[in-house]
Amino acid sequence: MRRRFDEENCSVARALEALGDWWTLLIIREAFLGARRFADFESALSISKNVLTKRLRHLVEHDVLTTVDAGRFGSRLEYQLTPRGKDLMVLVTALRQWGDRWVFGPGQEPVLVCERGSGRPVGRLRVQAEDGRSLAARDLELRPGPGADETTLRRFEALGRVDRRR
Amino acid sequence: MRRRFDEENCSVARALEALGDWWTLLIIREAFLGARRFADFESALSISKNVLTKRLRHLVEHDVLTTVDAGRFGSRLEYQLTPRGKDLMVLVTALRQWGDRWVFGPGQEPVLVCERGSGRPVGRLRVQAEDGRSLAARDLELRPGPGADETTLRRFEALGRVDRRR
DNA sequence: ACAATCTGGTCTCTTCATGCAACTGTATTT
DNA sequence: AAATACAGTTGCATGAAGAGACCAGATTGT
Repeated sequence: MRRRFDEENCSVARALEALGDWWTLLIIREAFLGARRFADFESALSISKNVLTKRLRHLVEHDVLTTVDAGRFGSRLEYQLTPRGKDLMVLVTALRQWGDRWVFGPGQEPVLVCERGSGRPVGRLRVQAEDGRSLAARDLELRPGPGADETTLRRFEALGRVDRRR
Repeated sequence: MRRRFDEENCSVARALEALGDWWTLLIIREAFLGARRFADFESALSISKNVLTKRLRHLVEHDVLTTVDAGRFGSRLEYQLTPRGKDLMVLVTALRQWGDRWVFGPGQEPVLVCERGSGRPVGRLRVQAEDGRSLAARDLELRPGPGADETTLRRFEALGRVDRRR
């Protein structure tokens, strides 16, 4: 059985758990592109129906999508992004920009994220300090937060000893 | 068989392909936390050895990690993030912040991404215009880029017609 | 009115990935 | 020299994923 991350005291793991699996982010990508109906997702992704059914249900359960009746009798559903789902735009953009940089390369981007008004591509996502300064990976460190549990704290302790070893 | 995205003309799909699967991002999370050896990852993730072996190999093949001989005869390996791997910090942070916001909630974060010097948590990742203005999801649109292929272009055309239907 | 088609699934079957546990061959430590 | 750590490999049982057929209700075309 696939390992579940339901109980882990880690936002990364829990976010992954909510998203479900690889397909899911592509479904969300399609939702951002404008897909709303079952058939939209199906044709865009060439995904089999049973898997799509399961994924959509998973996303609805995790409040990333909601269903809205589009036909008068409920046989036409529309799937829409919830606020929680829309907030994944940053994540999808991060993924897209990484692929742009390292797979396709500058000037070869298949799709650009643009500002609606001007049509100009958005800037590169950066990790910034509160005051707006950009921070590189080497300027960052991870620390236990207010919600850290025993296990997490012990992990950080162990890291302090990490350089003892050869 | 799991679907492969090797040939897709989409940075999101290709990035997902390079990463491999869910485990992989947790491996990368551990690498950012300081894990370097096989046993580090194994104990932190409680992952089975054969799967870990496969994932690490996948990441090395996709140039996210490299191996460095730590023992004199190559039996002690260290896995290190390549530049390409370090550039995933934004992605991991996006995922972590999403989980912080929607799973744990403010004040309950298990782990914080902080600036090394000040120890203060970094700001929230935002999609920004070139000039630095923050953009919300509704201010964004996707457009075909210079690397768009026929299929991608046709997808965007179809989107123009999307509102015709009921 | 009636057939054809669309929509959003469910069901079955096969294949593959996962997790577990045992085993292996070097290194290092004592 | 023996024990233990390291970084895997191998074999096996199980469950999940994917392909494709099938289906009921709604809608559309003629």
